[in-house]
Amino acid sequence: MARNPTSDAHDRILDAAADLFDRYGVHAVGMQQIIDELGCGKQLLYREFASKDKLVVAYLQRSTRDWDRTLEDAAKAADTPEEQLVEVVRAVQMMAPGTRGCSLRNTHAEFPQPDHPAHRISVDHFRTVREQLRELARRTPAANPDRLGDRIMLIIDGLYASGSILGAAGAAAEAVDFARDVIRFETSPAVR
Amino acid sequence: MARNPTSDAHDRILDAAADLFDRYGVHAVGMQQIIDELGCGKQLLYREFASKDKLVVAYLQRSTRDWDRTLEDAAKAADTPEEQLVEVVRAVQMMAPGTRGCSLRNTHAEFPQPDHPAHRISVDHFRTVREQLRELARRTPAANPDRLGDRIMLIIDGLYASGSILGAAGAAAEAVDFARDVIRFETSPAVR
DNA sequence: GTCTATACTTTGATAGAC
DNA sequence: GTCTATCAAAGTATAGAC
Repeated sequence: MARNPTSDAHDRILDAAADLFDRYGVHAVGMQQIIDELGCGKQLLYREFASKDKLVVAYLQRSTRDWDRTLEDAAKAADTPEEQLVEVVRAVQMMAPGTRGCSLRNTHAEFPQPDHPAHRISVDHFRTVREQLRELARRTPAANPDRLGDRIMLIIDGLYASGSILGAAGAAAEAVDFARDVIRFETSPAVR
Repeated sequence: MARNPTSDAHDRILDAAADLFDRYGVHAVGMQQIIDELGCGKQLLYREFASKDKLVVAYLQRSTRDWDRTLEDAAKAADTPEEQLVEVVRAVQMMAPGTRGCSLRNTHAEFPQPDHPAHRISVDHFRTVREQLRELARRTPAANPDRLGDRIMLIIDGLYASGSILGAAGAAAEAVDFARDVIRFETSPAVR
């Protein structure tokens, strides 16, 4: 199984870059730092990613794929759409605290220029997430599924924010219970 | 009332810097840009703020004061602690969409180093906010006031995040109603 | 004397050449 | 993988206007 060192260079670079970006932020990490971490040459990096912007874009695109994966896993982990929504929140609660939070949101904050590719990717991502959550909510018996989806999105956004700053002991600790209560409320006969 | 031009230089600089920081982010704004915006000299700026870090710190401290002001105004705008909590959410919902969101959170994302003064200020701020909201919630008849405070905090954090990225039409649009439902739920006899 | 304006130094980054 | 061109930004120093 002779692996081709060239073919996985792309992923190896992205792994190292993503790790550094997640830990220190995009601006704080230089291309040289990524090269040092990898022990590769500059030529290789710039052949795989022609510029730092391209690298950042690839990093964010991978983050969106990771999110989609999270969503799929949550869907598999439960049978009812209600429990699937809870699973999404649980997944975020598991990974958010102790980290720097959501890569897409942090990078969004680091690149405020609306025309910057990193900015656009994150905006597109959050529009998609909103639609995904509403779509999931539409499969529940909620009277107002769009509202339920939006409320879960607020919880998730707050969870990333609170969890990354205050850690696991912060306001995010009980987010899953919160989500469960919200779903119960929105699908209760009183509201319907 | 002969005003001393020197004495308000500090505030004028801070005004201009805060505006630029809010719009473009701290990293993206250079000291020269602030000087150009103000039409002042470098000497003056560096006499009032010995370094960019000092300026950023002053900017964040002012943001925390603005938040305290928001909280006080919300307290005055309603009689019951329940409605005061709603007013806090309403205040955030009024200002968050269309802006870049919360200065403290954005700057937190821009300075991931735990020992950076900007990082510490924002962490302290969010710890304080959490306590303030819990304190407010304790004056309601909620069975679990800390939980109510934390849930309101999640909504506010999510509101800043969602509102700044997706705008007023995003998931944040109905945050006030959400907060109201949560407060009603947490103070309802069924939960108590 | 206080502020503006500009020139300079240093640092650290991207990017490319070899 | 080292070396270098280029550029932008933080500070510093200094010269000059009111």
